Amino acid sequence: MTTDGDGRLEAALDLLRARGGRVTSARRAVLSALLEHQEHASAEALAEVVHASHPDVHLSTVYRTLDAFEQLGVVTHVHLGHGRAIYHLTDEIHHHAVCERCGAVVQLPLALFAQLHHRLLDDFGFEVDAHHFALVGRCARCLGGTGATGDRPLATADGEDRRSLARRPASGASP
Amino acid sequence: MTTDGDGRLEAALDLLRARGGRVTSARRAVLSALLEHQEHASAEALAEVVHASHPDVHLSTVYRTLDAFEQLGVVTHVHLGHGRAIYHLTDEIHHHAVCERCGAVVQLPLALFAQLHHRLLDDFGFEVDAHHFALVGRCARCLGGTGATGDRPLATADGEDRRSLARRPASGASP
DNA sequence: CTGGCTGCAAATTATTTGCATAATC
DNA sequence: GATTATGCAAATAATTTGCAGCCAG
Repeated sequence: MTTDGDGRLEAALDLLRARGGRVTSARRAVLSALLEHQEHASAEALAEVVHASHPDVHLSTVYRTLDAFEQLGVVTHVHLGHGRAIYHLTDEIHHHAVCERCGAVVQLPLALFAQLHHRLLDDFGFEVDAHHFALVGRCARCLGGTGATGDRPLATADGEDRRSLARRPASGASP
Repeated sequence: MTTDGDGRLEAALDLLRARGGRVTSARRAVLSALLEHQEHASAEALAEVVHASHPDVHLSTVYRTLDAFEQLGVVTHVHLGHGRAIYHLTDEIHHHAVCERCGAVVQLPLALFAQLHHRLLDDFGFEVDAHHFALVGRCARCLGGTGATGDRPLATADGEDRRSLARRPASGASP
């Protein structure tokens, strides 16, 4: 079977229309770019994809479109680092752990957070939507290679995120 | 006993000096402001405190100073929302949960995250420094009042963070 | 038609940086 | 007296917004 991307696209557009919004080629293109995009997509990255077929869709329109779909609950954005936000479809929610050394992004199933979720709710009355921000740390690879299951080629960041978390290594190190 | 703030201040300054840095009144003032500041302090908030006694310490100096101490491991910064970062001393590390409705910030002991920490390490080889980003959700108060321990006056945000997470309620609501 | 989109440019916000001068070690 | 810090202003970076025209419904 082909991906059900088309179905999801149409469903989102229908919802948009149902709420009084208008389906434009720009919006269709942005949503489509989001569906295609396997990696974590920043607004700018999406704009680039969109530009391939629709060169004059402005970046601000991409932001506005993402915002519109976010209002509809179709899209969510997450902060992986100090820089840009990344966007994905709401039905693909998961946690993110970003390696502060190499920038690799690891996707984590929500299930891992179940216990934390409960304890926060019970002990603090706080209900987390925990996916909004990424966790920061060191990935298996950067920890030294002897990590437990650390031989998979962990998801790599776009290469754009790489600098987000890395501050300058040391202050007065070089001669 | 009085707070050991003075001791901590001197210790940090000593470390700075030991690393070839210079102890200036600006740096002393910033660090001091950080020690005084009970609440979560943004660079701008710290600058304001500093300005009380040193009116011409520039905001950029505050940033540079915070950065310098961060290199020394004395200071850490955390992101509570979409906006500014907040700074605190490394020895006061804890997690933050921010209510996306009222902006309240709840401090959480690191212990809560122990299990998650282990599972991430075991299953994904990922070692979290999880405090870098806040968790987002709803505080007891905003959940409806019937929350478990939800009768304490949860820590309130500065009032500056309040807008950080709240996007516009709806798109086409107003005439 | 008509109000919701869009492109564009300009505004914001948070933070960083180049440079000449001032202060510390 | 040699560096390191500072103030200032100007540069970034990511995102937002005002406005006049365009387009879907």
